[in-house]
Amino acid sequence: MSDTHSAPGPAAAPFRYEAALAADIEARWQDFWDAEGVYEAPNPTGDLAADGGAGTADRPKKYIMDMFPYPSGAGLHVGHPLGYIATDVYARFSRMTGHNVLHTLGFDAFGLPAEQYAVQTGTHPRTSTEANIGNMQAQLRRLGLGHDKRRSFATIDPDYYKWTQWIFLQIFNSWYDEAADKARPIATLIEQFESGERETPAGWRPWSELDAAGRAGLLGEYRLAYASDAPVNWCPGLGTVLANEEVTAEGRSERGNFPVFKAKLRQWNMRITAYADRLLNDLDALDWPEAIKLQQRNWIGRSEGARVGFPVRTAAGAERAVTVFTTRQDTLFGATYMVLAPEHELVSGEDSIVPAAWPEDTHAVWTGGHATPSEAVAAYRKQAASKSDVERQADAKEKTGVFTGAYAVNPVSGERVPVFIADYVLMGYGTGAIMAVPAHDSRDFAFARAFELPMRCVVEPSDGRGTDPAGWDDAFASYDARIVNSAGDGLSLDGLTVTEAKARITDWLTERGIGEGTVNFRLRDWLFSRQRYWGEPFPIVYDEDGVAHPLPESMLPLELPEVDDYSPRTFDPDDPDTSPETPLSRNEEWVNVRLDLGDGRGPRMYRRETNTMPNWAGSCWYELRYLDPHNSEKLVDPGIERYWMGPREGQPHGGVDLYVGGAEHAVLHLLYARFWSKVLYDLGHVSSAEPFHKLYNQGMIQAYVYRDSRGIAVPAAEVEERDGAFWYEGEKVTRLLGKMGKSLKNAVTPDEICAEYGADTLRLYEMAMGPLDVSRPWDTRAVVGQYRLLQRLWRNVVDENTGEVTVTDAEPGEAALRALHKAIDGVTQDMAALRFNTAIAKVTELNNHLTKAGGPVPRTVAERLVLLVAPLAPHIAEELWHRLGHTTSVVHEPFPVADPAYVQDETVTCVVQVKGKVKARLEVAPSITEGELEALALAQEPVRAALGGADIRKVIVRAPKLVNIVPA
RNA sequence: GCCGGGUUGGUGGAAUGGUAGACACGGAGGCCUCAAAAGCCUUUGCCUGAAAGGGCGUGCGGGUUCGAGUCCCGCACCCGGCACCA
Repeated sequence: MSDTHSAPGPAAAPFRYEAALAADIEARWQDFWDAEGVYEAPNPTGDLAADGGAGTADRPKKYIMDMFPYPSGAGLHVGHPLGYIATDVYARFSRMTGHNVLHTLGFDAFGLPAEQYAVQTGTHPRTSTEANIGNMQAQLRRLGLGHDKRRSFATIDPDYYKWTQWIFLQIFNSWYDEAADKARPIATLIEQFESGERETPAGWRPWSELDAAGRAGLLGEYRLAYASDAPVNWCPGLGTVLANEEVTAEGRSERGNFPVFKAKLRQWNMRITAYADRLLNDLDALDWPEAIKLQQRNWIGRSEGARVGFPVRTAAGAERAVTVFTTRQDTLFGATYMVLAPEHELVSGEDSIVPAAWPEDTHAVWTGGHATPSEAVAAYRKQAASKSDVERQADAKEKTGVFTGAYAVNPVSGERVPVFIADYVLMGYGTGAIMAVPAHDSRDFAFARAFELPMRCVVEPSDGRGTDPAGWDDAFASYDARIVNSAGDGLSLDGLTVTEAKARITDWLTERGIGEGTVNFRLRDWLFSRQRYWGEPFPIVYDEDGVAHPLPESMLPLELPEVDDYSPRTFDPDDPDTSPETPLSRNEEWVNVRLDLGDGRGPRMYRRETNTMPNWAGSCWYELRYLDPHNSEKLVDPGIERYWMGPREGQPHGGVDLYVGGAEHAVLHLLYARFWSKVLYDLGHVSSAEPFHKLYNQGMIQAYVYRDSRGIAVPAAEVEERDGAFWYEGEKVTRLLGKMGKSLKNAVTPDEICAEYGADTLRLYEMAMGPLDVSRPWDTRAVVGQYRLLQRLWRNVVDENTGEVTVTDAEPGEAALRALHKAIDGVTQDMAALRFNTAIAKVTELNNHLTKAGGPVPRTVAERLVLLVAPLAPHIAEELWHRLGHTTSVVHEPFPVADPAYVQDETVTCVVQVKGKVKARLEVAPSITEGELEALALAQEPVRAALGGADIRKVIVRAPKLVNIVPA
């Protein structure tokens, strides 16, 4: 980049605010702030408390937090620190308005990218991760972020993950007590079984008859962390399972683009479903963007409906019921067939309903061309299992399935209904079985058309299409209609509205024990284990019977062992019949261990769990550890937690006062963290049932991507604009708005902007670009606008040639005072509402006013202007503050307070409209009366001209700003 | 398909139902300078006009209102999320 504006020359002013001076100022004050510890927030007690708890009792607290970064090797671009700058501005503003502000930043450092990077470069993940953290800290330090460095940590620190493991054990050792509607220690459940207060559930022998392994198995059904065989995304090419979010829409791994298969593997899960209702309900009291709340609500997916049993006989002749979940129990009379998920238990094993031969007159289309039902079912199940999710989705339009050969009985109409299996019914939702009502569900409609199944209209269409589904193009699924054709067996729903019918039939089913009203959730339990090296080891060992035992707290942290090779073992990418080999399992000495768990069993041999936790684990509770980061006895001291996070007026569940981060974590991190928070709350470890009271999503900084004729991105910095077109090396290129990043060759780093203009300019520009929550394109050319603002600010206080302070001790004039107090008033409101873009506009207006006025700026105005700027551009503010003669930091200086007497202008502009069109403008006193104003307005020449002598029908006067005259 | 959010000058954006375009970038012109840079000043929604002025204007079509970028109804397009969830 050119540096013409900083070119040295004889005329250059030595005290001009340019990059070199900005760099000097910024480095100097950053060192000063560090040395003085100005950002250190006192705790009420403990090692981070000030003398006698000073600073905590005498002022309100504010906990301001960022979603912490993942230290990638690529370094930061200017988009990354947007949120960090915003929270920093708000934190600084809050300090100046008298708050004890907790603001710090840690690092989320476990996870696949670090491991992959380490594999590629051949270095240990810890080495590369720590180097990345160092680089990122250096980049961030340049921005002047006011973090309490004593509270920072990385999730890979054993002192930190000791407590991640501890929380896992808390969750493992808990169960959800429906009666108390909260999690309780598993010991309370064992007591209930032992005392006989609680009986073992159906299918289990009594507690007293169970052996140790049996009891462990039973408790596993209750624990909030439990192992189970679940289908997972297995990627042989990477040698590891992947989270859903690590698999592309094409069913391939995001890294390496390898195929991903479903495989059943024994995995750890978290029973987040136990909290579905509370996770849903507690959203109401949170100050979060509606869009995010909605995403969580949809993700949790609560639906009210009913479970209904359809009698069926197994092939062996036993009586069973196919239980379905439906939200449309009102259409039960219209259920003309049933569908089970291909994996449903009633189509395999001893309880199978699949008969030996097709019933007489079975429709040819139903059999799929197979000679027997079991052949057809087996073939379909195999085909469904081999399909990836993506294929299943792609085929969604085409309904496939096959008849099981079995019939069930519709419990209200008494009719025999054929039972199918089809992959449009998912095993993981509801009961994995549906009653199909083709006339009133478009999926059932499509299936019924394909398989020539009967349809019965039981809700009279309100759109005039008639009651014969034969002529319909699609199902009638509207709720705004009445029930028809629904009578029999002492029950009639005819004439009722959908809502009335739902209630009526639910009662009827309940009375007869056929069904019951129920609530179903879409939310699934959280798969919590990964076959990777770079994650928290599970504090679990297995005995010779394969029973899992928790490590005692005294054995934490269980540190990651060294292994010969921490990379996953990879396989033929296209071979699904492989299984992962966990890196930790390669260290036999670590895996096979003799321990005394202190449970009275004495020292014996155990095998360690060799899975690791997912990268979400560390970020599930970090807001708690910032509070009390060095506590070796507890994850957080209860008093300290209550001080910073406890419930209070308007925040019934407690939590962080402001949490800023990207919207991409809407249903992952933010849901997981809420879940852990509630478990810890239930178990009495914290007073806050929610981690984040107020959430704010910052927008993305976008950048133009330039592509040549082959579609390849070209370096954006070298593209020229000519005649409305874009050129790179003489070739015409196309421009599109996209993400910023190395691969698109359009990354701009904070380092280069800081080098060119200084950190204060960068901070100001990022805050001035637009509202914080909106995405917008980066424009390096426009940065200079904020640079000029700081230069004018500087010149309003300091002589560029001598470095002398130029302010005058003379009293400011009326105009200066009004400009000042209007700015103070506006900036204060904007800052409090995170509207930093308009706050900067108001600062600019004041500064421009002072520039334009000429002459020395009155000291009282200059000082308050500096204070207004301090949260946004802290370095230049600190420098000017000291040059103005102060010896203490601007960081804790009180924010200026507006004097209402000067906030209003001396005169206001009143517009005079005729029929809503502006015809004249008047300068009037704010106190003018309506009568005076009306008379004045009517006397205006342009107004009289516009009226042209017409009669006046009405005059609307809104003194002192507006008069609107409506002619007859 | 369903659910959210959006659409304002050449650009980023600003506007408790009451002056549309604050503030900034970019453009044009000027001052200063031997010259340039920087800085400062003026100007900059569109059309029309020498000017004064006039007309038009917040994605499109309606509506409510004395008055609509803002509220209501319908539509188009863009962005994001979910997606056979019974």
